[in-house]
Amino acid sequence: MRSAIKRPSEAESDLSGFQLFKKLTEDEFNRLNFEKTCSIYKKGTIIYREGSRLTGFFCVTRGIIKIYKTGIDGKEQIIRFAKKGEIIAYRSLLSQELACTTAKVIDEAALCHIPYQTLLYLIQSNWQFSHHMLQIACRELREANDYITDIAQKTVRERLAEVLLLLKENFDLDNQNTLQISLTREELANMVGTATESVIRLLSEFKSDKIIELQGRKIKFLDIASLTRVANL
Amino acid sequence: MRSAIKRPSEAESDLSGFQLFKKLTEDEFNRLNFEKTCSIYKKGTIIYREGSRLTGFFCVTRGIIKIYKTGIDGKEQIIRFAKKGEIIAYRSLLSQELACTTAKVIDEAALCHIPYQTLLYLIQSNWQFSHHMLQIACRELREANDYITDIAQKTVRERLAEVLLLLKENFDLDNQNTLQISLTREELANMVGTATESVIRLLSEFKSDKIIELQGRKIKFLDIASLTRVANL
DNA sequence: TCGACAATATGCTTCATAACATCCTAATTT
DNA sequence: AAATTAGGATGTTATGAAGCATATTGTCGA
Repeated sequence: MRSAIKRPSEAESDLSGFQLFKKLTEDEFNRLNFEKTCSIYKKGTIIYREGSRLTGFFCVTRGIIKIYKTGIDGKEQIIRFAKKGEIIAYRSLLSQELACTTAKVIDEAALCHIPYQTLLYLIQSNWQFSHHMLQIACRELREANDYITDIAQKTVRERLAEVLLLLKENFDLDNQNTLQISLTREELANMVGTATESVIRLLSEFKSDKIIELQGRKIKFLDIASLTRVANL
Repeated sequence: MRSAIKRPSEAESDLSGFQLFKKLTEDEFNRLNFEKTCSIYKKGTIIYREGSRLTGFFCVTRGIIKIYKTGIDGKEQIIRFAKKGEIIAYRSLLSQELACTTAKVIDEAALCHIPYQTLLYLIQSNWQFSHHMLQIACRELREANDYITDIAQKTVRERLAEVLLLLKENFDLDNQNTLQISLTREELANMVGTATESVIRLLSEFKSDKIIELQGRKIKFLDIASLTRVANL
């Protein structure tokens, strides 16, 4: 299930950049470092699977993780992507439920595993940590609510445009305005909640409308303003 | 914006039944009681509005509150209903954002307002309170994720069946299996994310399939098994 | 380098559901 | 009781998007 291939670098094991841990005392931070386990996971690796019991949460120090749920007849619904500086698996851990999502590496990643006991210790010993954790959960909750409204009320076209803009916000562009995350059409469809063919068609339309440019999986933004208009934002 | 009409009863001001406050010390609980403000809100009252700044969160001790977001051209998307024992408005408060939903009374309600300062005090002074709060947020987050998957992948028919089952779970039935919450067809549509006409049609179908019985807004369950099958659960 | 498989692209058909237009019914007001 | 209004019901039509078939391109391993 997990497959570490090589040792993570110093930087990839360093959690001091995480906002979440900023308010820890030296002792608390040392204990965190002592009890964490960092590993490299190659593309395609499943970090945890829907229905499994989790032993801790993970901090992403490199790479991209796809978090998704499996719906009707195996069709996956992408909930979010996690990148450097974000945490995953904390939801199921805190609510003491089995994992309700699967996490899969889509860009070789470095993760630090923090055991449940350590999490509980931090919650007990440092209220600012709990407070920060609450803020993370509540922000994610807002995003989820926004998404529900969008998906329930917008057309596939609007949602796809919005998803592209969202990706642009979260995974910045190179100097040529090209998106630095490589997703298949199917993955885009699984974010938008539509069929792969529909995504392909709409992307072609956006392309002939000069809103984007396509080269394989690379998506280059030509006209953000139009895209925003299409997204109905 | 707020309109208290009469004084709440003893029972309606009592927060000792809330799981969330179970682990408070006597002092903490006393301070909570001292700083809370309980009122009665009549049907139709807006508790808080999308975009407003909140001064605290609310505990529901009686009645039903509809939490919804306003989407494209004013169409409302119902996020959830809150009833006795639940809390509302805590999300925006904790993440320090403006309210992203509106809360409206649909069954005369009694609410206790807990100021932000009190919330912060409890988070700082009692880690078990924070922990419990985290669990509430994380559970709601799972529900939101489940809902996203459903709405993205299921048909309107399946979603409506599922919503009916969900209502059955959350608002128990009378001795004749009739749902004890009265919603308009439009409100059902706003939960499911569809048009009012579609809900009307599908409810009629369920009725002629002997799955439910309808009398105005009263919905009586005849065949839960079939409904579950329709919902594709 | 070739074969094989996965991903992408595109046309055509089908179907679920939204949108529109009435009409009906029950509750509320005057 | 007449008048008004909100909610509910139903038929008709329009359309967005899914599903299927098929072609093309791209990618990886032997």
